[in-house]
Amino acid sequence: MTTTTTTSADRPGARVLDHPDRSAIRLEDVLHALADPMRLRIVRRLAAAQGELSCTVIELPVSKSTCTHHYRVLREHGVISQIYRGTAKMNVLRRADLDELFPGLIERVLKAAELQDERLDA
Amino acid sequence: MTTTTTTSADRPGARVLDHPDRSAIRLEDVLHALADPMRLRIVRRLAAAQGELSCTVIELPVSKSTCTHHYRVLREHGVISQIYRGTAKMNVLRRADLDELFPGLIERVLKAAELQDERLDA
DNA sequence: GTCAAAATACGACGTTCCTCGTACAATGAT
DNA sequence: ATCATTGTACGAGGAACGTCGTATTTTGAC
Repeated sequence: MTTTTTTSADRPGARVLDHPDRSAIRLEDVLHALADPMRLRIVRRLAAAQGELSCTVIELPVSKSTCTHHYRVLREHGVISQIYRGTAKMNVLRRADLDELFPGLIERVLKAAELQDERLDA
Repeated sequence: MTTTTTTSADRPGARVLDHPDRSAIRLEDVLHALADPMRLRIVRRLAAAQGELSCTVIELPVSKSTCTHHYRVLREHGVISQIYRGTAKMNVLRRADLDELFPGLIERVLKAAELQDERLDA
């Protein structure tokens, strides 16, 4: 197998993840990213944490592969940024970028989600 | 044919359209509805009009059937309300309901769309 | 009654989406 | 080295989505 070869090869910049530039973030994509219940949940947790959170600490009722998928959608659409920290992968909401592009949007979405929670299960 | 029969049959309440109650409107559905370029365009036009607009006056680069589809999605997800006015169908943004459920959300989305337009094609 | 305008219904097509399981890779600790 | 932890890759299945064209319905005007 090429197993060990691959492992040592990517030492210098090891495991880099692609993030869209701020200028490449599109409103439709952000809305789409936020429109999924699992992803909205992730974003809410990240917003509440006001910092980085690993994938594992955000518990979701879906499989590991599905989690990976949702985090990737969020990252590729510019909603979060991800970096590897040891064996874990940390996630951060791209709050500054989003606020600059779409002032107040994230804040309103988060508030709306809260209000809906109160309205429905409270 | 049963043509004439059908026609005369529905005179009293003729052609009623189903709209979700305000309490049935879900954030995820609204975000999903707004995430499509055609639908976002419709919503922006309706917001700018501050009143009702027929389907025809909002020009979209898609077929008639596709238009019908998008208007239906917006209506079924609680974003717009529709009524028949003669041979036309009028559309109105459900601004009051949306503002009550999700304060400031629509406003921020509209503003975000504007800013993005300036940023991209200006 | 006929006609044109506006919109729907229906079926279809290809794409994207959300989900999963299994196998694999990368890292840090032992 | 071995191992446990964490996340990825790679299909794959099934549902939902966006689009279309054609036939049809509804309505108002002639």
